[in-house]
Amino acid sequence: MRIGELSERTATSRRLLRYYEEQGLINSARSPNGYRAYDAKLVDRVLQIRGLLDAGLPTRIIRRILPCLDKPRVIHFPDATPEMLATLEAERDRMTERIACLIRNRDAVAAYLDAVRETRAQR
Amino acid sequence: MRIGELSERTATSRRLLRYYEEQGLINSARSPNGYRAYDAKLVDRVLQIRGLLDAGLPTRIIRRILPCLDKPRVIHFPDATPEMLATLEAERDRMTERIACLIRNRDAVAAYLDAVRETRAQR
DNA sequence: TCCAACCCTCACATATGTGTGAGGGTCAAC
DNA sequence: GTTGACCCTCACACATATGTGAGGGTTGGA
Repeated sequence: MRIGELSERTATSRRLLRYYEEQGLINSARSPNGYRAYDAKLVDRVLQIRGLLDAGLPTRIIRRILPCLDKPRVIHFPDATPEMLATLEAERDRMTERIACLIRNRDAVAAYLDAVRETRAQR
Repeated sequence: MRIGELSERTATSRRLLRYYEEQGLINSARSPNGYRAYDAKLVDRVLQIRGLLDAGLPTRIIRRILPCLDKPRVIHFPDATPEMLATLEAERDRMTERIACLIRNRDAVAAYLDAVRETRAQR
């Protein structure tokens, strides 16, 4: 798959796909003519990246956690340093905090909307 | 409370507190000498703002949802336009998506860490 | 053969959240 | 009355994720 197709299938600009590659989030083979060639698996990977970026994680962090997300499960860092593991644990905890924050606020927005509808229904 | 105290109590730079005010996320009274005077409630509000920013919401959106988060619950937009309600619903749904994405990835990271620990325990 | 639709690299531009510092008031304690 | 710790308003700087476009190759079909 070339960049145009991956771009369409992920609703991501070509520019960004090249940027993600530059940031080490995805990689591509090159055809003899220099065109990038992508594996079909990259579609999911790119969507995952976009989701994480949208959730506020910077590429630096995403790069670190992506190797944990592969299926089938493979241990990529059998000899990961304690620092690496600590980083991942910290990131996991930060994600948990984000989740809690988002749930709290999403529920409040939802409750607000419900209350507004309630008010209107009574009139 | 002046800006220095709010800054300390929220671990947020003075610069950012002024920025949030400029963006319409918080407001302050002014002492006769021109110093900003903050209500104690602003501590929670600022922490909420930081959490949402960290979760990837831009100030433009945060500004819209903050009025929904007040306690005790008050309907601020009893005559909110349908557009406003649609915006809030869309934001609520985007937050739900973010939550799902974060949970998925957090769980994958957690599972990975567990697997690494498992591997090490066996040696 | 030529055109359209791809692809490449490179570079400059923009928005957003932040940092930093200059230049200058206020005020309480010494 | 001076000093130090606050506060103010600019304004410029920076990182990150993104857009845009120039200048130029590749390729397949009319």
